[in-house]
Amino acid sequence: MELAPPRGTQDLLPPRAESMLGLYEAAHRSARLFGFRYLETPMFEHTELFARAAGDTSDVVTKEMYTFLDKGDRSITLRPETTASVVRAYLTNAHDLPSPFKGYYIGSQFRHGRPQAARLRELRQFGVEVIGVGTPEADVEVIGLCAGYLRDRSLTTTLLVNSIGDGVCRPAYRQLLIEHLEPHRDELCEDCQQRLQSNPLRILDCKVDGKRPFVLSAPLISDHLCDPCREHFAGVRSGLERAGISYEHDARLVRGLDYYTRTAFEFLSPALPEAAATVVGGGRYDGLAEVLGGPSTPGVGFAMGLDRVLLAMEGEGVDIPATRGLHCFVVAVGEDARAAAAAFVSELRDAGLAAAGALEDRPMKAQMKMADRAEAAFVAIIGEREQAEGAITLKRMADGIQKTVPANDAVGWLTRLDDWTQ
RNA sequence: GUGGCCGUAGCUCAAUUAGGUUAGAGCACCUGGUUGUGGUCCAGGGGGUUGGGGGUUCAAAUCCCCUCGGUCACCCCA
Repeated sequence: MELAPPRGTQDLLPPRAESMLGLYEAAHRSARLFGFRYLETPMFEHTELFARAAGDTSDVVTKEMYTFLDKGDRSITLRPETTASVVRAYLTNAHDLPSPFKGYYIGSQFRHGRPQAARLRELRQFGVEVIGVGTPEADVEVIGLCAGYLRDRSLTTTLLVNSIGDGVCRPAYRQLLIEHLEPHRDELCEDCQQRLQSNPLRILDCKVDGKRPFVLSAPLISDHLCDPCREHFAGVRSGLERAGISYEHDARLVRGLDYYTRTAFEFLSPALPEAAATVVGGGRYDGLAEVLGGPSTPGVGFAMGLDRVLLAMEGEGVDIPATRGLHCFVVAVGEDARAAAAAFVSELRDAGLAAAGALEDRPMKAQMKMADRAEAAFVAIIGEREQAEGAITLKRMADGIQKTVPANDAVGWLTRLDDWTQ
């Protein structure tokens, strides 16, 4: 029996799992602060949903999807991202949802790539989507939520922003770019020769060819936006500036997925490996609803990689909020005290205090160690002496001070911490 | 998915250079020293098919092949 988890997955255990839980809780708070509503979509969908959304040529479709046939011979895919699902769900429930709709989700995504540090096959994402408004304000709101979340985690990030045009100006720009690069086709790397057909915009940020003179001199999309796109981008930039969100305009920032239009942005962390430095990717996808067969509906959102956020926090040495340990660990000295100890544990829990005991007969020293490991603030000791006089001994672990109090008031002592020194 | 490097105890590593007795250490874990006191100290203990399979050899952790896993770069993305 293989005990290691499948390739590209990992077990999250305490205390790291609790750090992740903290990220989830903060995500809920941030999203609600901005008026986003929580939603869930299926962890798997018909393969066609992702195939249509991402376009057949994209890597995520051609080699990164977890696709299988279910018992009814339907082609099913574990979600590699959630935006397509949210838009699908929006389109099928549009009558019952407010417009615009602001939703957020937290959950696992699955991509069958070759695993590396900070790139797993199961990855946890926090994402938000604003569906039904196409204004720059919507973009700024989404970016602002994201920037605030990262700032509150004490993370240093760089925000890159670009506009990649829309169905009007991008095809024309794309043609212009191809004409510029075509004469140099033979000088391009193998990958870029492919990209010349499939996704020429990618050549601009290719690791091999990106610095070649004829690539550097290539026309940039930001100089070839149509009027509405230019106006939109200007609105996003001035909105970010008004909101005090610093960013860089990266004219070479592009998107792998076809449905993205206009605004594209990324948050990068210097604490992550360079090949996996993107903590957040997002942008506008005004073309997606139509691709899925619905009416034209604008949308904008982001997806944040929470595993990467946690790694970046660890890498930066950021203080990750400490986990809350037990309020009180109850130590039973001797077999005879176990029933009384169990009763006191219940009493504490009824009073709303996190409490636990050993669940078996162990030496007192071992029980004290358990209390330490459980990060208990207090230990309650119940043994022969205490039982003889109807008392319980309480010990504050931080300073070792202890006190024997009447058993019927022990819970009171633990809830009125001010009384401790009296 | 393509290529490079690497897999020894739960973790970090030693023994691999040039095959040679029973594969060691620190940390962690358990027990005891203190028959009623954690985080310090001391002593003891448990824990390994050397990732797995095959091959070469009198003999393999060590050499060869395959496979699985990790890691780095690429592809791509969070």
